[in-house]
Amino acid sequence: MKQPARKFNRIQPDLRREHLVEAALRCLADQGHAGLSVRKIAAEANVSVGLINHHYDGIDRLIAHAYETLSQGIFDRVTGAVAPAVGTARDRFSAFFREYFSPDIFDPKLLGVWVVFWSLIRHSPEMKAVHDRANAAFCAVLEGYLSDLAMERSGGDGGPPPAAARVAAIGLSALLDGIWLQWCLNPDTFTIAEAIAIAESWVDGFVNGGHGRLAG
Amino acid sequence: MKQPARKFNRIQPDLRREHLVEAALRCLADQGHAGLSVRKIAAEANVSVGLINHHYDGIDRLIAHAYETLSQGIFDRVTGAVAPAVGTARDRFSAFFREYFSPDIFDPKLLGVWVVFWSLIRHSPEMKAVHDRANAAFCAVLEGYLSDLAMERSGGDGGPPPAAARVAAIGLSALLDGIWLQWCLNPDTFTIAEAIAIAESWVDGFVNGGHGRLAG
DNA sequence: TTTATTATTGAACGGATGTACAGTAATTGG
DNA sequence: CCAATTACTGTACATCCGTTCAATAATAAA
Repeated sequence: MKQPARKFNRIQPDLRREHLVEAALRCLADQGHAGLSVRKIAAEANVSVGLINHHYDGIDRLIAHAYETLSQGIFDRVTGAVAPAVGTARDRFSAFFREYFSPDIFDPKLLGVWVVFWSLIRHSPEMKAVHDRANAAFCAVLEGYLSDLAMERSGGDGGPPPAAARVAAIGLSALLDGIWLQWCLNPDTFTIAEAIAIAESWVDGFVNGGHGRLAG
Repeated sequence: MKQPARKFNRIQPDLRREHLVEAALRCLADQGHAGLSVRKIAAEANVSVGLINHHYDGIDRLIAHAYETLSQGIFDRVTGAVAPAVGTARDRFSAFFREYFSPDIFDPKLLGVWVVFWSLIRHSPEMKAVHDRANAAFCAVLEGYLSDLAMERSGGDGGPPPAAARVAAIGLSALLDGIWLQWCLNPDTFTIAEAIAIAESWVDGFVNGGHGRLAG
């Protein structure tokens, strides 16, 4: 027979915060906005209600921390799959898409978490700050990929002006977000293969100079 | 001096429901998820708390009705701006974009409402049904526009196969959603003019056959 | 005018929420 | 080994939530 679990399970604050963040993400994934509750998160993490207010100034702070953590994790994962100097710039896009359109990302539960975060941005400066940072970083990466692609194609002699790469990156970012959103809201309307085709096709259009209008 | 407002203000059920929907949308626009409350909506509509449960089986039904109403309104407005047989098919896209990228649509408050709706889809079959219907209708319209465009360009002799139009419509729909989402979450990263350029550029790419990969 | 119907009110109820706080125990430093 | 620190528990409190329901009043029907 096992002895009763210890009531006071003391661990390092950093580790505890990590556990709380994971519990919060699980609650949001399972229950959406209804999972955004001190009591539910505490139960999920097997701790008492009061502990959250000991480690965070309030539940809003915990949620912001969870947003930051998840956001960073996805960024690292997706960009980490693209080796910087291997293959052509065009190949790097395919590698990027292969990671982006994976079951871990294209998961209705993940979007469920994200949508709750989005709903909090407009009324929480803290959440907005996390979003702005993550979004800027993501667009910057895409802009780098696109610049490489333009350079590679033109051989360095007068590729598209830098302004085009910035707007193009915003366009691609929006396209990827939109595909992710629509597929997760209803996975039955199109397949992942079709989603990849849409993204690859957009890059083809960029390579073929079809986006010249963006230079203006 | 004005006499005190009558306590019992009786109106037709249809009109009352309309008022309740409008009040609900105002609450969501102003307070996000926090505005999703019987008491706040009732106060906004200047009625008692109990009235909502008299006209709807529960607040979820009211929200679903609000989703349906807003969704239909936007659809009518955006598609209504495109006269069917005037100008070229390419011109029709520009007319469509002019309406879509208008301040009434590109309004952070409107996205704030929408994001709450999205967050409810996964746990409410009713909300999901509204979304699926609206989304299918929107994609069908875009597919029609794209078919016209392909027809116009090829003169009717062997334009892109129908399958391409379907996937292309999904891609354009995702692009428009993504631009809307990103701009509303942070209107400072790019301008509406740039947003229009991105959309127009996508259509240019479609016209120039840059999306051949989508034929599957 | 009388009756039936129903839109509307507002109080009541049980339950869930976030935060505050006094008490408890595990760790750390001397 | 003792003291100080702090991670942790669990109750208490005030507030909000959605729904129910008897009472009320405005309209429609007869």
